[in-house]
Amino acid sequence: MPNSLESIKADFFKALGHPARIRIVKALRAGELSVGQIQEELGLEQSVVSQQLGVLRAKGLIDPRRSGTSVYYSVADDKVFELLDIARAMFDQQLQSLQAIADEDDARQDGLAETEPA
Amino acid sequence: MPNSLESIKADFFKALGHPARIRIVKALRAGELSVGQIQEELGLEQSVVSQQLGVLRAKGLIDPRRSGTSVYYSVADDKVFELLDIARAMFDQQLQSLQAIADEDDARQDGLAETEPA
DNA sequence: TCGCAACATTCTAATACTGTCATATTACGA
DNA sequence: TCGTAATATGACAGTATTAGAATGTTGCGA
Repeated sequence: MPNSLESIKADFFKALGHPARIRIVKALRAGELSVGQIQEELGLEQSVVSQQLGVLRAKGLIDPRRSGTSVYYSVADDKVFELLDIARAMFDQQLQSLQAIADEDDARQDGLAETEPA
Repeated sequence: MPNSLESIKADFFKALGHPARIRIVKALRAGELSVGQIQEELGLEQSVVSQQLGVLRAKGLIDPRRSGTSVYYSVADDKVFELLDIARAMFDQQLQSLQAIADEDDARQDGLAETEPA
């Protein structure tokens, strides 16, 4: 029963299922950042940043690199950015669909007929 | 400050953050299915399937189509399959990395000297 | 209208996640 | 070695998710 694979995938997506973690990954798109830099850039508490980094790290989405007393994080696989991009595109399309429905309603109210390709 | 956009994205990923929901989406890849068909195919309780479908539906990932007493679900946007594919690819790559580390360890144990505690 | 089939919703107990606060670890320089 | 900066971890209360059981709702045929 490859139940485990779905669980792993689910954990993967769950790792991205938090606004702060999305923002962290987004910030890392420009390159690696130290914990302090992330904290400053996102305006979050130190423990919160460290905890969320811990979640992303545990799921293997980011890798730490120690340098002196600082720890620099970078995404382990650039594919994670594709995930964000696709999610964004899906969101946009969803908005468009809602807009289409609204327009359709408007058109109907205005007395027009039907016009609906893709 | 588009904090809300990250929240929406996070909700999006959170919707995929459960093994049962991953399996449902996966099953819908072949085409629309009724609740009963999903239930049978995944071997889950009726209320569980309905609940998880409710989550996916609330997040706009799937659309219902009523026909008689049955409700057929289909994914709202095929891009969701890309998400699954990318997650799969990331998982594979992660395995590969772990394998590489294991091999490296093996090589070191096989005699290639290095600093080692006792 | 009755009764059933197909889904949806509600309730509850267990579990998981979150932010806040406090404390611990690590690396470095004096 | 001591002190401090940079991170990590632990404990806690509040909230959210989950599965399972029970109950509601809807559509259709007799």
